[in-house]
Amino acid sequence: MSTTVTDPIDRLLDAAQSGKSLIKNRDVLHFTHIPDLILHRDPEQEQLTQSLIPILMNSRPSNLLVYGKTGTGKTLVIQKVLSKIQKRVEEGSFPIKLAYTNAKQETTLYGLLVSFGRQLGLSGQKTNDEKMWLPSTGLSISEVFNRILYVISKHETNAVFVIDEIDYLAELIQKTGKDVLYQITRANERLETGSLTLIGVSNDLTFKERLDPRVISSLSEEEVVFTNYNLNQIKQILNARIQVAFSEGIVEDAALNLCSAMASRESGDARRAIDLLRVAAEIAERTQSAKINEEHVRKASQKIEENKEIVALKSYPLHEKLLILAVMKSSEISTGETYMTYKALCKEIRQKELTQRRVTQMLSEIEMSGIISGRIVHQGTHGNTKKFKITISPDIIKETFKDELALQDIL
DNA sequence: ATTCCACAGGAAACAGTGGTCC
DNA sequence: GGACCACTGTTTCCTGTGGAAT
Repeated sequence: MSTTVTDPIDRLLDAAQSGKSLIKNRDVLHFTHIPDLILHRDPEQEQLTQSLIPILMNSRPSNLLVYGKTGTGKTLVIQKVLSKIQKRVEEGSFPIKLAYTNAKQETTLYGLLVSFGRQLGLSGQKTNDEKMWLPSTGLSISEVFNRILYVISKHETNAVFVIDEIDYLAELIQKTGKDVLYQITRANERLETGSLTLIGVSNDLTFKERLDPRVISSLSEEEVVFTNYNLNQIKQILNARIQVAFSEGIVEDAALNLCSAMASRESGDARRAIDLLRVAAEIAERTQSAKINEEHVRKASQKIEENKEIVALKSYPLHEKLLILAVMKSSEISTGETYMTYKALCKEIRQKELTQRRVTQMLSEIEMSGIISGRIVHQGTHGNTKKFKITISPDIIKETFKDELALQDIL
């Protein structure tokens, strides 16, 4: 007896299992995979290779800065170039070690150095050689740095530190006054064997202004700038991925054009274009469509936005969530009023309220994420205040917060 | 011209946590 | 076991802002 499968989940599972899925190769639909599919970056690859060639000759290459907005392929190109160089270096003789970290994700100087140390082989557990041990906390920054130099020297490594979003590190340094970048750029003076090269990657062309002039001089020995992709280039990049990811004729021209247009409008971001295409393909697949059309792309764009909002909302601590709920209660609400409402909400759920200073700070942070918007209003004798309003649908907020136990009484 | 209000937001201090070092 | 380190989240204190009211 044959049964007709009507359940959409079963349909999707069956299609995937029988190999009839719309998407042939999912990996290609993630920007950070497949560095060979990075197009239009030959001059930058050449420039980067040129600066790093001294490694092959066993001498210290220049430190360098790489600029370019999100989705211009900076990181992929660095990975590609370094892995090619790595292959050329005879194994074991004088190895290259690439250590990558993102300064935005590593929110502390200590964390950033530990991340490098671990990639170079420093252990998280106690070892016989005490200097090869790098605990995740407890040491002074300078001791962590000493141990990193020790491991480089001991293994005679050519270490290449890639610091993505290095502008965040510059901020940290400014805040703490501990100039790790200066130490890194001058490390070679302390190393008798092995070397340390720094590649700083940044989206912000002006971040250098915040650095110590001594660091600028050694860090800007070479600079590589990745320009934004234009509409045509994005189209070609998408096309290259489409050919690998789908069977022929699956993506309609109009959909491709819209994807490229949307991404190039947002500062030539190829990552965004590929994300858009992936989500559109998933939507098309879910709706049992045989092709990917403009409508799928539009829906994908909307979905990506909504997902961003939900992730941001979920990540907030309780008091930020209370503030969002306080702002949500009126169409436009001043800082003072928000604080009063927030205090009332705290009382309702029996939480100790924070000070107004802290609340102002939190409101600015939430505003930065785009979930609320604020405008300064000058009220003369009644002083200046900031009026906040919510920028996303209250339904999304309620839906996202409904699982939070502490908030259930006030929703 | 001066005063006033309701904040914004910088700086410094503090409490607490989780670790190492000697 | 006490000194020390890094870090986060917070409080306290303070100065600056700008248009209406006086």
